[in-house]
Amino acid sequence: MDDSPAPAPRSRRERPAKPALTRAGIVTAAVRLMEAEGLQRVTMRRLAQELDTGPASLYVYVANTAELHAAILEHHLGRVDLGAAAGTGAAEPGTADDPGAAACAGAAEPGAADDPSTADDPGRDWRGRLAAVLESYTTVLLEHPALAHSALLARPAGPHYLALVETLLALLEEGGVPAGQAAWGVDALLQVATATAAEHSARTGAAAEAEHGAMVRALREADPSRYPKVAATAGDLVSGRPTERLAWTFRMLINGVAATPR
Amino acid sequence: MDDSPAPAPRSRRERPAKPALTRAGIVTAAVRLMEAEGLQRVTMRRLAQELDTGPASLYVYVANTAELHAAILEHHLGRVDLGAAAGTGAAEPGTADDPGAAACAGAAEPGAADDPSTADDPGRDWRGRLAAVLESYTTVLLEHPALAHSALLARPAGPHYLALVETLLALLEEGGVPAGQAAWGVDALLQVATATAAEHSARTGAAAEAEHGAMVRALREADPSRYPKVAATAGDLVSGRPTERLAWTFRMLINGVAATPR
DNA sequence: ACCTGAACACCGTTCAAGT
DNA sequence: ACCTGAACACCGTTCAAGT
Repeated sequence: MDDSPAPAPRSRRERPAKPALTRAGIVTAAVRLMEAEGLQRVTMRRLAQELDTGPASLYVYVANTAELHAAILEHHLGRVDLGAAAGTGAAEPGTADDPGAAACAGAAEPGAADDPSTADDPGRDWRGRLAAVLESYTTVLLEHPALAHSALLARPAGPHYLALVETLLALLEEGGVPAGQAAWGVDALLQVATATAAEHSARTGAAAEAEHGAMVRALREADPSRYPKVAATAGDLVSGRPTERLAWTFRMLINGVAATPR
Repeated sequence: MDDSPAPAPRSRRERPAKPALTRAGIVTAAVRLMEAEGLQRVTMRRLAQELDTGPASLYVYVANTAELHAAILEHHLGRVDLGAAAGTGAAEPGTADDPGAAACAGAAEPGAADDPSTADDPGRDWRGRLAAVLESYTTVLLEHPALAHSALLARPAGPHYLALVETLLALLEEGGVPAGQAAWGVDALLQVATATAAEHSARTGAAAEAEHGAMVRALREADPSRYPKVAATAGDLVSGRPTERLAWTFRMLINGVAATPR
């Protein structure tokens, strides 16, 4: 055992010395690979190639592809702005990695004060702060919609996920929502946020754009004699900027959770 | 053109005479294949094999795999019980294809009348009937959770989908919900129902069972000093029979939609 | 005892070449 | 003009065999 020759007697190689395989190292490499080439390229084979080994070796540390993707998601969950729960935070100015990210969530043009949840003072009431956390979560997922897609299937259970749930529960408690419905409500809130982001994973590429256009047309041109209400409402069904719709949806969910006893 | 020799001069073959390839024929074969082997087997290659041709031939009629899956979903949407919207319907006794299906949605044991949305008289108020339609939709998707998964990415735009949207809009209008929020609400209602069913697509197989167990354990055993509310609420977070949780979620959404103006 | 090469059994999609 | 064989460029996962 201890008389084996040094862990790896290689010294001349192009790669900066292959590090020992560990679960953490695999996940780090996976995160980096995703950042570089997208989740669709984070396959067991491609990742193994990146780590200078064969795919079979990864199965010693990762059970399957779904678990690998869940680990990547848990990593990204660390970027959710939980500070928004206290009315501070907003964008943690220290991280200049991705300056566009935070702006994407709630930043309507100033003056559009018809939306209290993302208005000038987001820290005012618990509802606004709850919406802000959910918007941050959605923003993180929207940077990698394919990841949101996996999140619907294999929910993470790591510390970042627990911290997010903890924060949401605290805000609902602050709002006086009974614990029973708060617990079920957190599930629904995260599900809608996740599903919304996941829906965007297919909305990339020209083909998807065309398909989406076809759906909008199907609604707008619905036969008014067979689908009168669809025809009458078509404008509303597809109306609104995505951030507006999402803000309304979060407000709607919060209202529902607060008002629906078990 | 019309002097070409009969469309297909083959006569001796094992197969009952290969029918001409059409989009409708392809979708029908896809539905049948899915019923027999599951959506994961409905690939362009496997389907082509079933139709006694090469995969390239399918691309004449179907743009890609996503569109094929959307077509299968639209087909199944024909089984959603829209009669529940009028307080009739419940299970269309003529179709004996899948007797367990209808029972799965709302059928708690009789006597559990604490849930008005699935109680003895589901046709009483518009909320109950709206929940009944959503439960029927969810039931259809739960028969093929993988299909629900595709539905999140490529929403169908066929007549069955339009009829479903039409029914939901009509019920919200009956409930006096303003058209604007009804339109956005229908989106959210279908999204939650779809996502709920989709979540079950990974919940099959022993590995997924173990993974789910790991998440439940992570919640129950969450460090009370770092995640006090998670630890205190863990029981509620994972409690409840799925149908109970879903019924509550639909009630919650309906309350939210009705109470949240745009 | 630990790790992995090589294989098994597949994929989606394209396009040059055939009928 | 229409259709498709064959190829391109990949997959996840397993397990016998090596070190």
